[in-house]
Amino acid sequence: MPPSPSTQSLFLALADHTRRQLIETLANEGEKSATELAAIFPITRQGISKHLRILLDANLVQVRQQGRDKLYHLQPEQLREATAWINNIQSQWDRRLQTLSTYLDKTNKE
Amino acid sequence: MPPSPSTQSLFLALADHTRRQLIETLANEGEKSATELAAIFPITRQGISKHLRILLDANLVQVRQQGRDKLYHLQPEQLREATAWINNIQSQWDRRLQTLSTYLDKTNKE
DNA sequence: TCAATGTGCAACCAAAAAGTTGCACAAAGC
DNA sequence: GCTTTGTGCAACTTTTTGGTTGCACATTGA
Repeated sequence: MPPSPSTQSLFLALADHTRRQLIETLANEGEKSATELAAIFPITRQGISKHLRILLDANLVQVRQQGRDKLYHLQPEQLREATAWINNIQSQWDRRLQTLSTYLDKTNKE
Repeated sequence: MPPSPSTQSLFLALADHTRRQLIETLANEGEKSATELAAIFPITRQGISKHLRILLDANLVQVRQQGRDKLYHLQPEQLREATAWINNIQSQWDRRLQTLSTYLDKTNKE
């Protein structure tokens, strides 16, 4: 399997607690600017902006220009990439258990 | 919502490409020791051990003592925590869209 | 016009992460 | 017994990350 840059940037984006909180906030409250978010969170606007950049790179948020400020909103479709990876792991695991159990059945019978 | 250390350690564990590959390998091939894994991966055994420690902390793998060596195997249940978080985000998002559309309907009628 | 306000960019800092080497120790196998 | 092999721990290096401050620039509104 190729290293899949989108999977990498996605899981990397989800790895930080502040970014997950940003995602939760945007999921609940819709569009917000970096300055608005900075008022809610205990870090500076520039810190928020850095996180938003990472979320943008992971295609987890989109941005819209509104006059002089930029409004960020969630784009949750990309989260399916994470669940797809997890589901893939789980199916591989299940398949392996299945193979193992049929092997044990076979050797028990012989 | 509390910061939930398990969620943090889980997403942190999934954020690294090498660790995701370790998970894939264990899902496919079952039990492996750190030395066996180091033979497959381009890093040293100690590097592998560090990653396995992180996966243990996240409850994504378990370890079993077999004579002098330790065999690591996947424990995929914890992955549900990640999908649960994602599903929660998506339902919040859907609920918000729902609220928004009923609001728009209402204001259109008035 | 000009003061507020929102933004981006760059430099910087401290802490964490990924990986290494080196060493000590335990268990197998000859 | 002794050599081999697998392990853990500690120290170290380099890179990345999360966050800051400072500054320049654009847009808004009185």
